[in-house]
Amino acid sequence: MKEKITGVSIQLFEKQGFSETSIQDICDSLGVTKGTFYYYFKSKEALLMDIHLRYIDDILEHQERILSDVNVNYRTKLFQTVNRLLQSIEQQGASARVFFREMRHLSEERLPLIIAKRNQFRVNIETMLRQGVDDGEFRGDLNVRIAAFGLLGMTNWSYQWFHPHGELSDREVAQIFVEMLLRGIEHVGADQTLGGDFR
Amino acid sequence: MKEKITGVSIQLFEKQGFSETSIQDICDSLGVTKGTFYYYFKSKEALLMDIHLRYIDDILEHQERILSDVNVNYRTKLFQTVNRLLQSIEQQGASARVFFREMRHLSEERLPLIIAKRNQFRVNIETMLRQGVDDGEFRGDLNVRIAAFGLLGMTNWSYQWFHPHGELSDREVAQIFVEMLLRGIEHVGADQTLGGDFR
Amino acid sequence: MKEKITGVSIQLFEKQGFSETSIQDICDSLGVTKGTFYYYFKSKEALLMDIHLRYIDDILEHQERILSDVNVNYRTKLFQTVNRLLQSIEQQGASARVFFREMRHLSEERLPLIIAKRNQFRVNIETMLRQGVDDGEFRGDLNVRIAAFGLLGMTNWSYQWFHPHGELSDREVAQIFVEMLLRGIEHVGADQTLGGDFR
Amino acid sequence: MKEKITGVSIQLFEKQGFSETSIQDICDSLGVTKGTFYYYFKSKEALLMDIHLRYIDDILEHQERILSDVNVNYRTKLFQTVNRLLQSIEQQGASARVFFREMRHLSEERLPLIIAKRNQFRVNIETMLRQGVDDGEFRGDLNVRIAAFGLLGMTNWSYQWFHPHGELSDREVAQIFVEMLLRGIEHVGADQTLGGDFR
DNA sequence: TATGAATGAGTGTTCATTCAT
DNA sequence: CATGAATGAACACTCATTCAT
Repeated sequence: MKEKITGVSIQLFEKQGFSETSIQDICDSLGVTKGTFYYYFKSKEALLMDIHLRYIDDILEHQERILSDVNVNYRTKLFQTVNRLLQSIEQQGASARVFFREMRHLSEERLPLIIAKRNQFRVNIETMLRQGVDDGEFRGDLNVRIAAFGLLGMTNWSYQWFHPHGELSDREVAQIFVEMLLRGIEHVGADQTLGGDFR
Repeated sequence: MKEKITGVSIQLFEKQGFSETSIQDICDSLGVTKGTFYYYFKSKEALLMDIHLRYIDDILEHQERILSDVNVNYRTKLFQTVNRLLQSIEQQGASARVFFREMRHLSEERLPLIIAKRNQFRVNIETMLRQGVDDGEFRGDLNVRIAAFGLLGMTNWSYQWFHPHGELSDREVAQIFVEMLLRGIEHVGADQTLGGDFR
Repeated sequence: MKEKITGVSIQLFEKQGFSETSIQDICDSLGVTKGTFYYYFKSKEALLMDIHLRYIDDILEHQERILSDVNVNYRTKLFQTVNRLLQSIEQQGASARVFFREMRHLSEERLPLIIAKRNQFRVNIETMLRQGVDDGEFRGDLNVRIAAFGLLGMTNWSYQWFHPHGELSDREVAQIFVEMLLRGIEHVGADQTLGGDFR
Repeated sequence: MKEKITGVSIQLFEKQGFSETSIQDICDSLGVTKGTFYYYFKSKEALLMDIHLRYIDDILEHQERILSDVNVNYRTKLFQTVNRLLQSIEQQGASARVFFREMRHLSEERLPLIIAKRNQFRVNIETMLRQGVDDGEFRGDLNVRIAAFGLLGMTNWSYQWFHPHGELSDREVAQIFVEMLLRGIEHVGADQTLGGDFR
């Protein structure tokens, strides 16, 4: 039941927005009464927190897996990271949109935890970029902080325009994005042709 | 008075969100009564539309000016475009954030106009990129559509983290972004060192 | 101007009701501002009072003329009264409907005057009936009070269904009504066939 | 509770009018909060519709019973119909007045149903008159449509002046009205003395 | 587990009216 | 004569939340 509530809530929050979705809407969608809702969730905001945690924990977990894989180089890690984000937008688009749009409705007690995890995600990317620089895969003068922001911007923004069943797949968009990024952040003099390794 | 209402509304909408800001909040901030608000605006949403139009019309106008300037090359236009967007986030950050976050609260009658103008902005960037490709400044195999989305993502996303009085100025961030972008989209074989022309 | 305000107000009050018509509606219809309205009328209710007075004074005046005409018998007076009422519904239908429906919105200070005039109208009918009884035209056992109410009911109610351009004219409906009434209230033994005198 | 809300609403709507009665008035009368009201009724107008349906369904049901009774003649049916209407004004005067006065506040979606039922009531009376004509109880040249309107006007209008505890009872008024009507619509030559059957 | 009745504070909006200009 | 800015009280309605059952 808790799963079902979370599921329809994500759909409704995405379609109508958090503030515009009432507990009644959620209950109507499930054919239960409001008492039931409050049996499973302490408040509307607690439900929102749940949704946020699910999403960020999931992508953080994937990210850690990518970063700790010693068998791939940093260019590949970069691709995998971007690809994973786009994939999550394709596969759990509603969750992603709720995550990006409704964070602000979390209370002051709960928000910091989400922000911390979100920062963790960004810091992990910075770390990846810095290690890539140290390994000679990325340009030595790279401002990794700004570069990380740029990468996240390109990728996260796609939830505003990317349609799962559009002209290009998530993988194709990821490849184009990474090509754009790499030609700039790759160390000059390194092999400029994109290797086929992560295609 | 209309200006004053718009002004405080932007501040409040940014801080608390559109749905979370009541007409009463706005009126209290100004020391007027709700009747006064409704003398100047037909509805809360009409006010939001006003804010949106002001913002998008302003940046569209700047963009047109940049694009139609025949004295600068496309790399420079690119820099100017990115710089202008970041500048607008620095100088009218609240408006920008309201624009990006609250668009969804526009009614179905009003939303299409804003979306059309927003698309116009993106299409203008695509056009600029395409002409840069034709002129040999940008890579011939550039997917201008995706590139435009990427550029907009990098830039627009900055409203989430960019602080006007932070470590780097808008101009510096713009330079870093454009460098990142250019090394990828510049025609291979062209002068890879960034010209000083737009510094 | 005062005439124009009264005119459009009658139309609007009839179409939308008094409570549902705002001063703004009235002003919009005339292309003037609310200040103008309050220059000519002390309040919305004062306007309503004006409309009521115009209507009731007009029909009272006609009634007095009918009743004081010594050249016609009481059956004819009866017909003329009914006919006049139906005529007023045909010709000033909007005023009539406003009169019947919106009286309740008059204030406690103003209402008694209208009620007094309205009662006067009914009492005049009672008087006419009583004199007709005394003259032997109407049945001796007639309850003139109830009969007057019945007559007024039949006639006034027609504002709910009578359409000026319908199958029957006001005159034809009046004839049918008076025939219905007369066959009952005429003195038994009097000539039962309707005389052509008031056709 | 729904009954209680309906009950006090009828009283308030009658005394002050629909538009002039606020939900707060209703709630104050019952010592409950507005939330409670909206738990039972979707809107103020839905409550009004409820009141209308109760009233018209009740009198329609009584009418059908009168019309389908094969043991009484049409003159008696006529008396019973008029008597029942006056009775309903005596016993449920408030409902009756709300019904006649506030119908206009029903929405365009709901109004047609009430109008249809109201027309049904009138058509039933026309049918009764027509059958009475065919049976030779009423005059052959009777315009049943106009006669029905006249009958309804006489009777319905009484809600404007009839007071339950006045000089005459509903039954007495009904007898006077029916006598007035019958002497006109009875077939000439039929027994002119009113039978005692419905006295 | 789940219901359904009730709360109470809050929302956007309307509107008759006033008044300085 | 007429305007236009401003008021302030009221209104219908919503909604997250509680709680006895």
